[in-house]
Amino acid sequence: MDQQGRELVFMHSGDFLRQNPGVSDHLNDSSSGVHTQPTIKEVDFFSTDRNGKSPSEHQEMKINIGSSSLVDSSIDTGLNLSTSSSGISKIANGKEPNNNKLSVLRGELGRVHDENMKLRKLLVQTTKSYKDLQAQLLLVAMPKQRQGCRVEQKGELNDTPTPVMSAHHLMDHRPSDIPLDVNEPSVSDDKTPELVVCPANIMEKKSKILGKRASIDDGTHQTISHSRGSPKLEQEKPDEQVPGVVSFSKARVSVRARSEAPSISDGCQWRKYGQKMANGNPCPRAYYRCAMAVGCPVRKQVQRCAEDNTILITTYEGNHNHPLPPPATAMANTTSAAAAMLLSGSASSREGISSSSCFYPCLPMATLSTSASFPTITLDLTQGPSTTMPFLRTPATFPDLPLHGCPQLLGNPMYVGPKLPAIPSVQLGQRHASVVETVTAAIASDPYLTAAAAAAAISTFMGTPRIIDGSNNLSVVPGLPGSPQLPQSCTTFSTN
DNA sequence: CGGTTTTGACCAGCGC
DNA sequence: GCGCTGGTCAAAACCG
Repeated sequence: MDQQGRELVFMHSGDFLRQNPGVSDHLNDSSSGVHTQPTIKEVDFFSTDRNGKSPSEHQEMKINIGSSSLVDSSIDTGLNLSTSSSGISKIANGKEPNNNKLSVLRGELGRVHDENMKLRKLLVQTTKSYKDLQAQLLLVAMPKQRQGCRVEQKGELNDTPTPVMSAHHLMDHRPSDIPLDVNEPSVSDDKTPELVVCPANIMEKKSKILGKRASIDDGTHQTISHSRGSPKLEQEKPDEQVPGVVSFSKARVSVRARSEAPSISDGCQWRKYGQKMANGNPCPRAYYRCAMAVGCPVRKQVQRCAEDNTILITTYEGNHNHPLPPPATAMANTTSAAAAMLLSGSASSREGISSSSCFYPCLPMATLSTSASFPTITLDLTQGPSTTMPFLRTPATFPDLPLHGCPQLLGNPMYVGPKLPAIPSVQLGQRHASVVETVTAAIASDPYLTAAAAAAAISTFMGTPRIIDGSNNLSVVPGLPGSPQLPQSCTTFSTN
């Protein structure tokens, strides 16, 4: 408002200066009135009333106009600045030209500043609109199903899960003592937080609380319990954490995916270090650790579901202490957020959450299981996209497809692995694949979807009020995959 | 030959 | 205390 006023005044004055080159001539012509005319000229710059202003009034106007402080008209800036109003510069015998220049520059500064502000607002507006559209697209694609689960969730969580919610608010449902590192844009935009995971001490603090708390066993999930670990590992993990990276050693993210392939791959390299026959499961459980960096503590367990051998259950644990390829980064961010919120945000609410499946009505894959000694969030991708994610429907899906091979599923070109070339779409079309892998790939390839999945996963066990965004916005802005903003924490999604 | 996988042994926590 | 189970280690085997 004030700036606008200044701008208007300036424009007026500028136009005056530019479009009235004869002013100075006029001033020069009136040689006898040199001392008064310049003062009047200032009035002309900043007031529509160009007549009858006293010098004191002029000074007061300068106070109002000045962007920062009083500017004494007697100050000689010492700058031999020239302006577009060449006529004014011709007045060489006094302080008034400097005043004029100063005023002009000041006005110009104000105008530029105002333009800058306008552009910023425009940029923010545009960004927000883009995100809103993206969120709406996601929400439109989400199923309107799982009413039963919704009812069940109502009862269990004692609040009303809302399919349309602000993930930002969701993310804010954390204990107040836990800072969530949100990279705010320079211009405040409360709808565009980035999913940046909170510091490590939080996780450790929360995991201590939650570690022994989770004791309910529903017996319905194949989430792998982590009742204990190698003492050696437990000791070395803190040292292996990248500073500022959340320690998710107590949190696990399990992915259930229907796949005929022995495992799934995401560009992360894994080395098998063990295999065991799990109790009650004819299929052995394989143990992998991340081989992308020496000493990386991330591990994963792969096991087929005992009830359905086509379901592959992959459980991830630990934090990467090295950069990840973009495909791995996407899911790492997702699972990091999920694990972070699992550990950090649910302390006050998880008592009210049953250990059994409680699906988020929009995204079907989020399940919390407290059957393990440590909280495990399961992303169930076995539902298939045909009903849950109709927009992911593709004519052909691709088995054994590395996740970075299908960025085109959502038209997202971001995830093209540095090592593995993108698979030509024709070639892809010739391959058959499970629906799950398509969904999996889509999730991993779309940073927004990963964030949404994380949000869904988080919301599954966040027994906090959902805040409905009237604009149907799922206001989550994930960290850009591949961007270095996140020391990769926790998990990666792998489909080898 | 170096890296990976396999596989039996070992360790630790938990339940009875 | 003992057995069970999950998880890890490490040597041997395997592979490119």
